[in-house]
Amino acid sequence: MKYSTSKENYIKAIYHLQKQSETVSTNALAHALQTKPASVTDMLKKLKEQKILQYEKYHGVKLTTDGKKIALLIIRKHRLWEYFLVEKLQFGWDEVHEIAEELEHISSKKLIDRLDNFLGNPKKDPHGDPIPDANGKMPLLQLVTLDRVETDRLVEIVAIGNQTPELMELLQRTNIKIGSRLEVKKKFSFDNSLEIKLRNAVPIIISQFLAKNLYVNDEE
Amino acid sequence: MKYSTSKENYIKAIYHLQKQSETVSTNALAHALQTKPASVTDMLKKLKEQKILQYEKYHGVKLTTDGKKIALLIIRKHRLWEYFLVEKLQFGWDEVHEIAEELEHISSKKLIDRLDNFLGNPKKDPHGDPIPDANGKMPLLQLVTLDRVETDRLVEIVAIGNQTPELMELLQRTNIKIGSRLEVKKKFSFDNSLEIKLRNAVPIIISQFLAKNLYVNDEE
DNA sequence: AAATAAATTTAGATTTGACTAAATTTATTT
DNA sequence: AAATAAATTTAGTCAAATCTAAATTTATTT
Repeated sequence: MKYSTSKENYIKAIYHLQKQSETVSTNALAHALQTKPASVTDMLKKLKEQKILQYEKYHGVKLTTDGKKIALLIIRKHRLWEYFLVEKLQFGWDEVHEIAEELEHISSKKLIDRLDNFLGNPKKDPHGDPIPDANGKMPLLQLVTLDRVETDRLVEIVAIGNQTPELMELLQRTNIKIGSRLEVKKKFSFDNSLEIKLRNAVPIIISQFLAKNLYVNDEE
Repeated sequence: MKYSTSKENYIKAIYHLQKQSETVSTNALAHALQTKPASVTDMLKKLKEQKILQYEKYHGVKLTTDGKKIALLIIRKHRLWEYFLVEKLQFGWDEVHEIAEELEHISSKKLIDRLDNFLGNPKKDPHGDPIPDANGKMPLLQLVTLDRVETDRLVEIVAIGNQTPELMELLQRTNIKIGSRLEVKKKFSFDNSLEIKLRNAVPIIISQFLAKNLYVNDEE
């Protein structure tokens, strides 16, 4: 089955919002899609017809199993194209999103599977996000503590070891949370502390002890 | 300026039809675009507004200079993507057209220029058609006589040397004309005759003398 | 040069996706 | 628990691109 670009964008947006909250509100969707709540309501009715999502008036939506599968295949396309743009066409990882937003709607499955192969079946896109396989399954990325990450690699905090209030206090102060994207800029051999830089923030220095409690997804 | 996929398809179709006849009829366009004449009339009015074409009711259309430029940039995208699909993703040259029909509408100019570079600035697509450069200029392909073409290369007859009635008679019989696409399947060293195969036809054998009078576009 | 045929355009609908404004439902206060 | 606020839906429009059927223009015959 083929879906319009607009429908695909709704499906993808719902998928991403469901990671925050089990069910997604009309308003949240309208905001994510840069459209109006009334338009969202209209579209949800159509997508419900097609059994892509469960929708009860006034009570938000969630994707069905079918819907999730569709979302994952769109995300697969998006991330493979991003990988292509960065690795083969020398784009910066911060300039590929918009182009991939267009490319992700190209329909040929054969194309995307061959692209995957051509790229060497990468497991992560340039932003560090996992790339679903041809069946829509997310690969399990290996967890690594931040102190073992190479410099200048973009990684995402996916877990925090040892949830003590003391650690939480420090995370609060440094503004590090699950989902934060950051790069290790420098490693100081004197005390093994690290200079890291979060998106839109000035670089900060953290101890090796803190870094050992921060898990990121990284390969090799 | 950006145009809808539908408008781009009209522009491209008009460009191709103009190679046959200076001005293009509503019916011919409707046929090429698999749509109805009434729909074509509607669209032509809109494209005229945008100064992409000259259109006089009941008297057909032709592209303006601007329109031709747009057409050439779409064709550039189409052919570069086809080249990518065949050379990098191992598609056959006969299965890439439809996918390229979608890819040609991706808007980023930077993307297409980098793709061009990545591919080594090819001058011809897998069907032997010339690829316009970033400014929309067609490269001048070198003319070569058919007897010098390597086997299994798809080439197009672009000129006929020596227009005698005798040659014409033979061309008629063998169904070779300007625009014909063919591949040289085998060269017989005994008399230097060639086995060639035109699209949708059984292979035939032609003399070296005939081959020397058929010019095709080929590189290297 | 009138009559017929073919091509083209107009008029009026339809579909998709979006919008505004008004109405309704749910959530939050007092 | 009534009153207010916030979220959501409904109703009625709109634009893009298409369609069918009818009207008009151009081309071709006789």
